Amino acid sequence: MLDFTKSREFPIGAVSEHTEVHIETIRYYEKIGIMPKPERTRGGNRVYDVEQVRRLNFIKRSREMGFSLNEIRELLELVDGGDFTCGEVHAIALRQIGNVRAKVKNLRRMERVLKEMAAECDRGIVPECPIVDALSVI
Amino acid sequence: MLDFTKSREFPIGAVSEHTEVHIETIRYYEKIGIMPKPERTRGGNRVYDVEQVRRLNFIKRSREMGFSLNEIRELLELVDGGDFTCGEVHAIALRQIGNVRAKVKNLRRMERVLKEMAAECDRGIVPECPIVDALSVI
DNA sequence: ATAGCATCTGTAGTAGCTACAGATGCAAGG
DNA sequence: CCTTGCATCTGTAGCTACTACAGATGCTAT
Repeated sequence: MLDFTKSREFPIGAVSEHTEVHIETIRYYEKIGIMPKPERTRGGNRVYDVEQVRRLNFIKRSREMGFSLNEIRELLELVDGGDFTCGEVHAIALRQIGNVRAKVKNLRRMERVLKEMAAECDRGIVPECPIVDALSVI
Repeated sequence: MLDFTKSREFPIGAVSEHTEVHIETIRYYEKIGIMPKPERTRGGNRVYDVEQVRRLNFIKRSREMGFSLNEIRELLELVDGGDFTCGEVHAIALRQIGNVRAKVKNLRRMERVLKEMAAECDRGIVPECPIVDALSVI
């Protein structure tokens, strides 16, 4: 992991390990403009500072919370602008909770249907299968 | 909807309406080989029969159950071969129930974290926000 | 015959990465 | 100083599962 007492600048590989975001993904985030263009060594290698690592963490955690990159872009624009209020962010979080709930509901329904189909199955060795039939009904 | 008493052959638009699968998607399924190449009119328009509509339904329902196209391809190969057993299909359904459960678990965790973050928020008008902070921690 | 919707092929775009190829950078050991 | 060898570079193509065109035909009803 990164040791901020020893250095304040890190190559992409160290940042990748620390944040558990692939190197290619970090470069991709830079390309689509949600990560800033970092400093470079004379040779052209990227060098990241603490603030940029923090930002990458924000992106990663937000992805883990199910936000799309566009949603994250909006969040970051709010934060970058500096004129955001906690209330605005709170509203976005609430909306996301709603999205997550909807997905859970849908998955639960899928689970129920799959279970019902599986329960009707006698697991025989014959090719007739209530699951296949259920899925084929016109 | 399709009236099977009046005709046994249907153009792509009617099939699309009946199954609620977009025309482009039907052609895409044909292209990737999970739908067979249908008959054509002399002019070149696709004509589907009842069996093909049934197959498309199978694909659509399976997608709704969260199967990937590759998983559906495997299911269809099993069914096409004719030598599948209900036990095999049952096992695949069980595996899918496991997948769905895992997703639900993950989403529930996301929901919990989002709620915890949101709860710590006082919705003030200041730019300091516990949500942003929580997501940024290195 | 013609109007006008349906369908055709083929290509390019979407999200969010991932996986190369082929060329350099850079740090440590001899 | 030089070499070895891993790290990094750019750029492009691939993945899933579609969706959205453009421009050309087919088909049907009047």
